[in-house]
Amino acid sequence: MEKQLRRELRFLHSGDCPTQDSGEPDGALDDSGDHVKPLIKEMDFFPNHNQSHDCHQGRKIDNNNNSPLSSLLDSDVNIGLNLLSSSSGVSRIANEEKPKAEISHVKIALERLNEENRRLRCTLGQITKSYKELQGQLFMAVQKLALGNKTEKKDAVNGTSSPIMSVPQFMDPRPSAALDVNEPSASNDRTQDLSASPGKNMEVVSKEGEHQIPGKHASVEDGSDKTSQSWRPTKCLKLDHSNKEEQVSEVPFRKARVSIRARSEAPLISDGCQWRKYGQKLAKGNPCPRAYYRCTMAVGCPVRKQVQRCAEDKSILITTYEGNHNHPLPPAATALANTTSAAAAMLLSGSTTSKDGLSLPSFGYFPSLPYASTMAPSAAPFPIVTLDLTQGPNAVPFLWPPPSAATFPLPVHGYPQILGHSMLAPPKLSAVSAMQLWQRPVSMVETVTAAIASDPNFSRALAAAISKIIGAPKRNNGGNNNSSNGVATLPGSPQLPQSCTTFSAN
DNA sequence: CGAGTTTGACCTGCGC
DNA sequence: GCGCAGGTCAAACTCG
Ligand SMILES: [Zn+2]
Repeated sequence: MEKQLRRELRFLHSGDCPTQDSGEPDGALDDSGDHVKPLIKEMDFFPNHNQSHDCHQGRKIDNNNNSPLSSLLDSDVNIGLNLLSSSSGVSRIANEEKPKAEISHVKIALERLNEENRRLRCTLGQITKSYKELQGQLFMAVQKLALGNKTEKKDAVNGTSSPIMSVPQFMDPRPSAALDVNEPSASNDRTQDLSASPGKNMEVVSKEGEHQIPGKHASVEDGSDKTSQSWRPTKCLKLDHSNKEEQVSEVPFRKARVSIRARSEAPLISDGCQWRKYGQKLAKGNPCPRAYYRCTMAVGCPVRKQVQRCAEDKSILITTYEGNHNHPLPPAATALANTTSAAAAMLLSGSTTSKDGLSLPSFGYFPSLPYASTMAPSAAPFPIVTLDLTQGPNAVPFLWPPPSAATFPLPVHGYPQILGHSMLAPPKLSAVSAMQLWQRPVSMVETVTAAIASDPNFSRALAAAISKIIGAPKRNNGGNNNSSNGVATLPGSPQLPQSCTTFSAN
């Protein structure tokens, strides 16, 4: 609890200036410095953590070398170091040759410089912080626009068609509070759709969240988020047999998942959330057990994830997320969630549901994505969007995902420069264009479709965004490997690249 | 002592 | 109806 609070605080101040004084026992939280544990227990989706620390030590950060901010930081730090070293030399000389008054003079000047250094860092941190806040607001506004536009269009085209699955519904990176703000159009739309069917639906029409059937889990989410409800134990689902049609249309919505495949020796990926393991199972056809986690960042958060190693390549970690958080997410987690949501949007934005299950026009919509395939309801009752981060730009993707999932082959290290500051000088399809695509309030469906169809590099841009998050395996900071302590090592220095992720992916 | 993990039991859906 | 597999529960256990 206390630890969590500390993480949270640290996270919240991630944009602030790192405490300059080296006396702070920060090593407890980020021991990335001296002792690197041989065993990586958790893969870090947010390599930025190290940046702050590296900044502390004046080390260069390759990814950010081109960034004005980071270069500022770097020079900042370096200046400090130079001053320190030179000043010490000066003082040594002064000890021998100059009067002590001059020494104190130099020291005062040095202190002044340090003070200024500190102040600049603070300023930079604050700027970054507000920048990120603005970014978040922009993102929400954009998504709201896109959502509204999409539902509107679908309404016009389909009339009384079954509910459209939207990304924020099936995996929303935002807290449900934020979702509520943006949701009305979607939920209203949904309600209208359902209301259009015969009156027997009235009972279940009211709201999707009101599938809170009294049962084992009902109490957990009572009073908490309702719109964020995205997964429901099948037992609860089963209780509602009053309307089969409705149930069918609900299934894909509830069960939609986003799966991330990434190479990692670590048993966990750090995605900014805290997870508690609640089960482990040996899945058939895979010698590696599958672990089940649920989000513990807030009481009753319905988000779960499954972690499993790939049977073919055990260095590949498959993390499958399911559900919506009902609490504020750290930007770190939001970045990942946003990115996955973006991929999900690509797949799902054109999807419709039928009584046979979900049918995804993937082939038609994603001609350039050989791994986007039609959902086979018999194979999996829910759509799975797979972000494959294991493949290099030229790698031949192996036949991993079953034909029931859509895969976006994403290179992890394809564009390390994007990791840094893709928005400034991106190669090929830039994150900027990706961002513009997402920002365009026209039709997200068409935008995304067009982008993918016309430029296969779109997925690379997405990959770049994610790879920014994934980055290098995290240095484990001690025992606690159960909860993802990515937050604990969040950067104390600006996180522009991370913010870019959020931006470009949505 | 509390929080998190482990692990066997249990529940449910689905195919035969 | 039966068996299998995925998913979840919860008591026991571990750890800090
Ligand atoms: Zn959560």
